Amino acid sequence: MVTNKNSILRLSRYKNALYRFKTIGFFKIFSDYLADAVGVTSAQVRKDFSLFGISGNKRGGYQIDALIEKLNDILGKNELQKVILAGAGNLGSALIKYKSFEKEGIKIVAAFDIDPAKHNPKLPVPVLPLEELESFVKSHNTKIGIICVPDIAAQHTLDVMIRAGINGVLNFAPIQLKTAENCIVSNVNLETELENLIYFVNALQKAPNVRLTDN
Amino acid sequence: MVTNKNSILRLSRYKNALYRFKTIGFFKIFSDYLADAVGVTSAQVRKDFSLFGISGNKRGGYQIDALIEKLNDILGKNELQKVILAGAGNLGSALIKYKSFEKEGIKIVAAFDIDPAKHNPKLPVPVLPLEELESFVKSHNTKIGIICVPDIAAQHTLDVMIRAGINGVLNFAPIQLKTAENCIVSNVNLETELENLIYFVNALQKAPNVRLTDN
DNA sequence: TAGATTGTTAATCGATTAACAATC
DNA sequence: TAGATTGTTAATCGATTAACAATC
Repeated sequence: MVTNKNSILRLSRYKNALYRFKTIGFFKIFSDYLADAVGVTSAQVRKDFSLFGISGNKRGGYQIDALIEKLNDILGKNELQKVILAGAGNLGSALIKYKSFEKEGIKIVAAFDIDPAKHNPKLPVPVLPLEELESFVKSHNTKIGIICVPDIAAQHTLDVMIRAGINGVLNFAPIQLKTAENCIVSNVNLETELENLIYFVNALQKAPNVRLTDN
Repeated sequence: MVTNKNSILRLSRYKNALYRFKTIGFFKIFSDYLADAVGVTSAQVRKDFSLFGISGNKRGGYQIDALIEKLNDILGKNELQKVILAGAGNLGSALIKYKSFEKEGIKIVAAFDIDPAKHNPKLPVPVLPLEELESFVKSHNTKIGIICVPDIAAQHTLDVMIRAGINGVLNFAPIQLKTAENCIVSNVNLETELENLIYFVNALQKAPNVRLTDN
């Protein structure tokens, strides 16, 4: 199987764009239009599709419904994805309440924190002691975790998750974590994203001929 | 000037790692160690540095303090960065309260929303009507904006920001926005990140020999 | 049929890495 | 000095794009 992180990211974007096309009444779509909507070339779209064995009609483009179905299947969106979260601080709490996850079939089923003041098992998404993470994950058979704890606690939190049997982690702490064979760590860092943006804005103003490649 | 998005992202990571090395008492560092801390090769570190004219000592490695100073300078972190935000929903509100920005010299100075119920000019970070965005940006001379509005409102919000003179936008809406010459849009999409992670976890379990390239 | 679009191959482009001369 | 590390060049690797034959 081909594993190119970028191509999977693009599949998600295609899917989102297709829903929008559907909303405005389209049934079929050409690689050209989809490419435009997502900001890539049409060759890229066709290449991505062929990578995953998705095919269209030589002259009629792609059926939107069938395409969405296929993409959702590839992306594992045809079943509800249960996720746990560690670190019920500012960002963590926001993610718990974040509506768009639900819409995408992703549900945060429990949060964990070391601070007893934050514990509350009665909330819709219960906030529990970190010590209970392992037993929760085992009894609820969850595979995905989100880390929203401070820098310094991130590695320990990951270790706890790995021991519990988590196989994929979205890490918001700005630190490179050491993971295990059977656990993938994906990093999101908002400060870094902003830093990055600021750099390019400054660069653009100093040298207006500078061009960017990706988003 | 060289503009490789990845290399700038790595500069941020190097900087973060260097602060940690400093905390534990290091004064000098070799490209090797730094590479390990960030999860890249030492050649990558040296290459990145040489791209930005950063040099070390042929046998003594790099002075941490001088290196941090240089990186901060490149990343524009030696002055406070003022940022505005549109969309004071769940995620927007969390970002407003997000402590790590402040720590990184990034300050959200005002938020804008179309919902009058959310308006409150007296908060530490005032929430104002979207119509006031333009005059605010002009009088406060801000260049960076964050978009946390729903999908459907994102393009209009960007247009308002561009008209106001914003040059860089961090967009959380899962949609490809059409921007102008003088405004860079950088996308962060949490649903997509999770989708992606879920895909790779599933792929890993189906075919345990699958390997990932980047984080 | 003629025209347009897919699917795929080959060419291009860019980023990462290996390797090593320079040198502290 | 001998040994180790930088800085840079050239080689490699991988991803994107151009181009076009197949075909609806």
